[in-house]
Amino acid sequence: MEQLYKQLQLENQLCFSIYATSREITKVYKPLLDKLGVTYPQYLALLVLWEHETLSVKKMGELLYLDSGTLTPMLKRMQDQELVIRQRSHEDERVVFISLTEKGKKLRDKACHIPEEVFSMANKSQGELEKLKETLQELLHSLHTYNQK
Amino acid sequence: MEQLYKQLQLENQLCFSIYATSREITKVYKPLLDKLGVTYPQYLALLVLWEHETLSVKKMGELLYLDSGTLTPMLKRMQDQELVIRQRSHEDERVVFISLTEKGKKLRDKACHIPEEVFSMANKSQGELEKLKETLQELLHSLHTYNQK
DNA sequence: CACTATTTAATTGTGTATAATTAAATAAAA
DNA sequence: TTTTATTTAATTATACACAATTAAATAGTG
Repeated sequence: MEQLYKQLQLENQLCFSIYATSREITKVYKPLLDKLGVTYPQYLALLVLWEHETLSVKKMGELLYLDSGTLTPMLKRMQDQELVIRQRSHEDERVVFISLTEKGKKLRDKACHIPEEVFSMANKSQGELEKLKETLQELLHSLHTYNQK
Repeated sequence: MEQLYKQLQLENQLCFSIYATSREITKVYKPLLDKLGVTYPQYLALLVLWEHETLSVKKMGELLYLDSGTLTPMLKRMQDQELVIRQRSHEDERVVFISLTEKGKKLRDKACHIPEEVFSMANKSQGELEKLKETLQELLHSLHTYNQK
């Protein structure tokens, strides 16, 4: 039983370190993203839009691992800020396509230097962070596959 | 500019992989924690209470990297479920101590096997996950130190 | 002692997250 | 072709997160 209790110690919990690190990262981004007027999840939506130009809510959800309950209200707020346009597909009325406005496209150049600014706060080498990213992507894939079933 | 755009690709973002993995982990815990009737953040609060028996809201916030805006309502819900007791300190009326009820203490034995169940879904060796945890704890420390300033 | 600064929770307001349900549209099957 | 199943967003309800403010209590200073 002692051994089992030991695994319940916060210090020993990988899951907690991921959870806490994720939130600290959001805080690091905050002042940088305030300059663009967006939140961290909104910034992630912009990342995929800068890459794909136009995509459905479903596709965005698959890329960001978020569902419509999160995306719909968030994208409506972004539409209110004139960053994106939401329009239903003519071929399939169930589908809503999201695309960037000119204002949304322009933000890309202002966001360009954010990755390196965040990197500088990590106190880790490029290689170590690259390795960390790869390990996490593998873990993410395993967990997501499991959660789908 | 192309190089800078490349760093804005979702695929290249360590931060996103942490953010997405954190949420997938919460989903893995969900069915396990449903049996105990708690959420993942509530489970984290229980972890520190199982270790410390009694502690202030401030101390819990320091351990979990959460502030009173999150903890106060969450701990009130846990009190409604009769998992914890909230009582103001007599020495310093600003301080609220949180302690476990008998029901809260008993949950520990039901939670004992959760860590290994979650571990089994990761498809990674014990050593690799241990290394990952250490790297993340270092990163967490760097980011938290930065965010405090 | 009076005054100021600090500490600690609670509150408020905004923005995610997610499960569960609903509703509309399309596709597939009998 | 009617029925049934599936797909896709939106909606609803609950629970975090966190910045900013408030309020109460304590500690520190002259």
